[in-house]
Amino acid sequence: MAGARRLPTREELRIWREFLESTTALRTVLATRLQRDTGLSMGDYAVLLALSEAPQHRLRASELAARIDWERSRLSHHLARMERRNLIRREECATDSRGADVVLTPTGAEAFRAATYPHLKAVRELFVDALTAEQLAAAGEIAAALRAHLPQPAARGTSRGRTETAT
Amino acid sequence: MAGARRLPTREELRIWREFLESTTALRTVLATRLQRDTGLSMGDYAVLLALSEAPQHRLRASELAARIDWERSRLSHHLARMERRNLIRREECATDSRGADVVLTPTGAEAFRAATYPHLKAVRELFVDALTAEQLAAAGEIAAALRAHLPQPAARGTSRGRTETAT
DNA sequence: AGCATATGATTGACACGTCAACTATCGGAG
DNA sequence: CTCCGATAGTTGACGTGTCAATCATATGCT
Repeated sequence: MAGARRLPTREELRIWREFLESTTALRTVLATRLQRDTGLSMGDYAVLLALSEAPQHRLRASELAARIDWERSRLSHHLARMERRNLIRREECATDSRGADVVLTPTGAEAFRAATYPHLKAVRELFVDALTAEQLAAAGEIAAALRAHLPQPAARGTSRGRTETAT
Repeated sequence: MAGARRLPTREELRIWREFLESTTALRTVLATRLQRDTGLSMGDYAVLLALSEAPQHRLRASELAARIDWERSRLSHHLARMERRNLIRREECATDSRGADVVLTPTGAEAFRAATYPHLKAVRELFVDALTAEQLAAAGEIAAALRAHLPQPAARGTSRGRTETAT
């Protein structure tokens, strides 16, 4: 196996740094703009998007965590902050008394609705419009390749690879 | 100008999400691994790298902030934490009494030295090795295009570009 | 020299993330 | 039914980031 050794070459490292810095900067600009234009953070947006798409605007906390790929603890902290701002509400789950249902409030729904357009517009301006059609396609393939190459996050319960957000 | 309107198409949005998620996940894995293997965060690594490359292992705080592209306040907080851990030291600047020189300590130098190999190895495994040669080159071009398309962060000192900061 | 303003850096408040510890319920083996 | 391990979720501690305010020194203008 030619698997072990070898470090990145100078050029590979240059590309890595450029990649790291650009994606970081892009993310930061997008987050700042979202915050400024809508008062929401990227985290808020992710949560509100998932809830908006859910039937009844309601999801079990774990299910929500799985959909946006967050640790439960992170979600718990974030929901506490969002609940204070009245964007979501937590209710006891009918079928499992350990569980919590997360419910979108009217305030939250409206905040998300109002954020959609400016956010997507920013995505177009800062990401889509920055790239040629070929580059955009390549970006998709690169992202998929990177993700596929990541170590498995160790499956839960049933030891399958990634059960993905199931059902 | 066909400049204004239009939101991303479904496909553009799909690519954006894939891109965002993959780069986020990659960054997280890399950070976790660095922390686990060397006890350093990505921020620590960036600071130590910059200081290691500086003459005398010493930089003015502002200069350091500029090199790693951090806000001064962020740097100040981070340096406070690193100073507690004895990775760096702050000294008064000889030529400007407002200023601070940041100096690499022997502990910091050694920590960085020890972190280099594992970190670069992880970069190769998780980034370089995930991509074909063509994809790697494309990633570099995409990163450059994204960066070039970002709004200028308002020039400092010599007034080029946008003077922003009012009056 | 005298003063307005810019600059270098720090601080405090608060949002965000991770980790490990904890509580409580669920569900299956006996 | 009882007990035990897995599962759902929360919490506390602490590192990390941003913003706005603050402080002191430096500088340019008159």
